[in-house]
Amino acid sequence: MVSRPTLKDVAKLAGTSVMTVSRVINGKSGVSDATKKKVEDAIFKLGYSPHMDARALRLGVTNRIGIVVSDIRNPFYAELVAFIEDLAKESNFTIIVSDTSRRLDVEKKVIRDLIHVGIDSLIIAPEGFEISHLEKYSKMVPIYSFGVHIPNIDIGEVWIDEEYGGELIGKYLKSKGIGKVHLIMGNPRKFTTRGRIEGFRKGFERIENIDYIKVEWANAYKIGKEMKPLPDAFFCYNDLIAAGVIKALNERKIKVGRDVLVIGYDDTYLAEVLEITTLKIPIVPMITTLFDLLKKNDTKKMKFKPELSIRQTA
Amino acid sequence: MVSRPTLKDVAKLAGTSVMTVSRVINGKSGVSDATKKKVEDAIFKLGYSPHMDARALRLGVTNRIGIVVSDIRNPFYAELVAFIEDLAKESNFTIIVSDTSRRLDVEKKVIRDLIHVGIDSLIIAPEGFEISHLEKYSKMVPIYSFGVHIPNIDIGEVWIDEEYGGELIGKYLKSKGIGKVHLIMGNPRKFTTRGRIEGFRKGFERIENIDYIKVEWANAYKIGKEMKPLPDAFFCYNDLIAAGVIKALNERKIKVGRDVLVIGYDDTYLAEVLEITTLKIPIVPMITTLFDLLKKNDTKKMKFKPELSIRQTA
DNA sequence: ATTATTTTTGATAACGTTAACTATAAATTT
DNA sequence: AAATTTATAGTTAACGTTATCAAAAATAAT
Repeated sequence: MVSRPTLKDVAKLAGTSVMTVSRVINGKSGVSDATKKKVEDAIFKLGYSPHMDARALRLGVTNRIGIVVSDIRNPFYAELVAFIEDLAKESNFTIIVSDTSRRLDVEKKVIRDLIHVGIDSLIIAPEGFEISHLEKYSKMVPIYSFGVHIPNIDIGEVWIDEEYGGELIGKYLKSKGIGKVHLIMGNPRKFTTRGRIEGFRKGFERIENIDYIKVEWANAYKIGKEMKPLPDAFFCYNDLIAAGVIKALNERKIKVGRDVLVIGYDDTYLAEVLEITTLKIPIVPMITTLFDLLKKNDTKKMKFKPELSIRQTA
Repeated sequence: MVSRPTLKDVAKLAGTSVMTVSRVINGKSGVSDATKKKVEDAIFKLGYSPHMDARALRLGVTNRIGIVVSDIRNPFYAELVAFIEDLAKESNFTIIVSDTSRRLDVEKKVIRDLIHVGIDSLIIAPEGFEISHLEKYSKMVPIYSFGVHIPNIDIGEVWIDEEYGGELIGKYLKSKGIGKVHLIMGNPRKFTTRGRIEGFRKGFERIENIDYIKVEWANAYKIGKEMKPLPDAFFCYNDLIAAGVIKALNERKIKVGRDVLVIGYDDTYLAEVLEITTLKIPIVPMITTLFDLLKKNDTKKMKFKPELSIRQTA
């Protein structure tokens, strides 16, 4: 392995002190054009780049951002991570992604680990039914929350009016004259789950039945496979869940979109491919906003509204 | 923000020198049980954890692994990243993921950036039609390649016998008495693309037509939507591409699996959900093996064989 | 009890960087 | 031309670790 050059090597080649090189690297004033040129040539010739760990140690700034999501296999989070990575690249941040497998205990652990590794800020899409650890950790590193509203705590966030989302869906199904709707939701303690259900109740004016499942498509598939009698419509926690139900219904030769309606949530590419009627989350403006908050060290809380994205399944 | 305790703080509280604390932290011998106890208590009380950047500076070891994939939105790579993350956690590595958007120039850039940030090793699923940069960078950091065979270069790797994969599919379609097959492939310069085509030619004994596209489902959708007359079967570069074609065919009321067959590649959850006949890549043993190579600093090259995963679409 | 050996502990320097200060040279003012 | 200001360059110390060496304390051997 080739070992990398240091400031010292550059300084020696340029015939200056390390401090002068440091100034050039960081674009500080107080260096004559002539020496600046010499230094730049030396930097180029040696292919020097600053040692980030040394800089982090000296400055107490890591230029790293931690990202915590519940399941990167879910296309919604894959999208989220990919987009944050783009923004991070532009601003010369390195991102460290951690997956919690939808487990609160893992969420706590990975945040702790990220803080130990060293990050300047943390972006998290929290499980969000217990948040005391977020309050605690926000005293050690600035936290930015995606998708979950955490009131009264000094955390910047972009969140979704889930109740409004549920209501949109409820109203839509009601307007179609649907009789029985079955809800397949995630963890009942989650704010998002509760918001969606509450909103749906408001929009549809009643609720027949709710299944709470571990958010994996196979679990939804099982429900769709076994349920008898079938409802007139399914309202699913997200597109992945909807996909599982749709698969099951297809296999049962039930015509989705006509005999039984299915509605998802998130509007991922899965919904496009499968023509799922779903709720569009404005993920791009949300992340852009969140990243701005992060860069400005701002703890504002911004609410976003989802909108219905009507396709074939409902 | 609360500032974190250092060795010095622990040492002062425990009434020892920093060196003694360091020894305890690192489980080195030469500390009596009594002082060890005192130090451990102090560590616990202060909630001390080592400053990784300082350690990295001192030891020249970062405990970070870079991961480079072409598109994390592709469920295959999401799976890959998620799995590597699990392994990394177990071995106390931090991973830094970079996405290249399937662009070779970006691939080069992100590798360079990762090396500058500082990593102990790099795992990459390379674009793989030009590899000179891999040879160059492998002199600066140990590189481990996933999915692409890079002969004669000292890089550990796990790769797929793509030719065998293509052949499996070709033979299978031939055995079904299929007449015309249309291939929808990725970049024609990629080793993987070429291997799959070559193998297919061998197995099917001829090739009618190949489209080379940018690997996004919408592009495949467009082909499926517009193509006339239709072939008897599609062989798609991956499951995402297959999904695009299937969507188009569905909209054209063409019965996939009966009127037209569709075969994918990778065996992601998409293939499960959509019941796509596809080629199963043994991703788990592959990554496990690659990670072992990495930990042992071994540059072996291991070949894996895919197998056909037959479902509804063919 | 003295010496030799081993075990435990501590002081120092270094990893690569930059803030703060100091020194020198150049430019400006008188 | 001397005094003053400004621009440029360099020296030192520190960020939090750990390897190396040295010292002190405990144990064993004579």
